[in-house]
Amino acid sequence: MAVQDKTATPPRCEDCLIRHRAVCARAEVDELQILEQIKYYRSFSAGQTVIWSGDEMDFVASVVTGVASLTHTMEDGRRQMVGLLLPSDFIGRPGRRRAAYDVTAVSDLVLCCFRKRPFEEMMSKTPHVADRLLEMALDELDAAREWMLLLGRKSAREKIASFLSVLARRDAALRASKDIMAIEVPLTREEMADYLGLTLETVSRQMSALRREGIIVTSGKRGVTIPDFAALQQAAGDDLGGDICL
Amino acid sequence: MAVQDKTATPPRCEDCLIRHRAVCARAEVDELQILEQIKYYRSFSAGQTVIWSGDEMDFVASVVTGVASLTHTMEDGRRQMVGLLLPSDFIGRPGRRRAAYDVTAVSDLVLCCFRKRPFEEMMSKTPHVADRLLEMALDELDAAREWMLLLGRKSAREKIASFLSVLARRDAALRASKDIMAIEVPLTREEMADYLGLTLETVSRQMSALRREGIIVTSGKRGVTIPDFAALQQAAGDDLGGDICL
DNA sequence: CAACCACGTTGATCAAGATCAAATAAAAAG
DNA sequence: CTTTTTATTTGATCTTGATCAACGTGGTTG
Repeated sequence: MAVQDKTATPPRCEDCLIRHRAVCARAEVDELQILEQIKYYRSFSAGQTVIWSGDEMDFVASVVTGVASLTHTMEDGRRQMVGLLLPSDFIGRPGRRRAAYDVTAVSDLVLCCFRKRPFEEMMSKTPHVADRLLEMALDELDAAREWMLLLGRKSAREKIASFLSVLARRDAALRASKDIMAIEVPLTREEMADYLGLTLETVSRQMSALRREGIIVTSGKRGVTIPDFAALQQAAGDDLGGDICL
Repeated sequence: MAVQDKTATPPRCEDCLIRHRAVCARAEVDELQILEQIKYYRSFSAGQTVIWSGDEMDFVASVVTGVASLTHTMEDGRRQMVGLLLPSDFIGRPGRRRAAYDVTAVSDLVLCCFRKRPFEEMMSKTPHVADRLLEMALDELDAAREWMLLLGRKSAREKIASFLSVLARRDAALRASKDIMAIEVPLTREEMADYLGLTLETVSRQMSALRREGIIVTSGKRGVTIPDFAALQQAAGDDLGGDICL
């Protein structure tokens, strides 16, 4: 199955789905023209590695569709996912030559890539991309720090509930219909374990426990319905809903 | 003892100790003049809270001397430190009104504060502060992600060894004399526990264990000497020395 | 269809670290 | 110099989640 790194035809930036949330969100017409010139799409199928930690990276990219993960791996095989990249999220760091993490396509994935050199030049000449990138970096930093609380202090049950809660809130933010909360978890049990600092068995057990208690309803391997969001929040251990206080 | 939030006289930016590493590192003469006008110093004694999570924040700041912590606290009292701020590190987020974490003076602390409004205006008009802030935010993000690996996957022993290793390397980077590695840990056992996602008892036990094995030598409560840095690295579980791969 | 495979669930046992409790040690206060 | 307070160490026990192992389930492939 796994199709090798095929190239798709990118749409015009104007028509792009992530135009108003990605790193290009505040780009003016002239900036957008430059981006248009240096961009190219790359597609990956689920499971493919986009880049290995330590590899030279001659591009930066935005996730257009699909989900990617950033993962740290220790020599003895222990893995910790340090980021889950959704559409509009940014990959790469201007000013850095080598990747600091493994980047993997968790689902089928389409990236909008920019050659690094011209992208950096543009950043130094016009402000809007850099501005947006700063904002996104600070958001990521907040997310990373929320995750530090989860990894350092929450129980397995709270970790699972927090994870589902984050997914559900992100989902609800996109689609205005918030009557029924039903999500598709984009990760396998093992990937959830890597994200939450658990083993896959513990993830499975806690999912079962939440199901038994009626806090979630599962359908198939990936489907999760949340009948009472407040109850899930409760189980997650954060009364504010895990939101960053703005 | 705890002196209330006294104000000290700031030196000229030119003479500032953190001039070349802080958010103002790349500021030109004209930018530095603006900063000079809107800056003021605030001092805190060890243990004082600089700002509570959720509080309105009308300033941003750089740490000039001393150590501050960023901490998440859950309603039931569980705490996770999500950042340790050393001289030149930045506090606050442009574009945000309220603090997202508790900021506490871990040692006696001097901050160089900038009123937020003029600071933000400056950022939108001249590029150098924003550029530097982006760079610093991306560095912080890397540090947060390295900490996620520590919190999610490392054993108590590895956590302690990693922490000491990070402190020692930072210290060695400043003072060129790298013959003998001796550091002063700026945190109590409880603060270390909050940083590492452990209990203070476990921190104490693992410190004792590393001492018994000769990997560290302690002097007083805070002093730690590292006779064989490679052995500490080994105990930390990262062969590369925990460095972010650039 | 049968065999296989990837993914998920569940059970039994074990170990790392948390918790509860006490004893030291060192610093601050009187 | 003694008392008080706070930080730290150490011990005994318990709990959570890891580990090892078996079994289920759905989908794909020959």
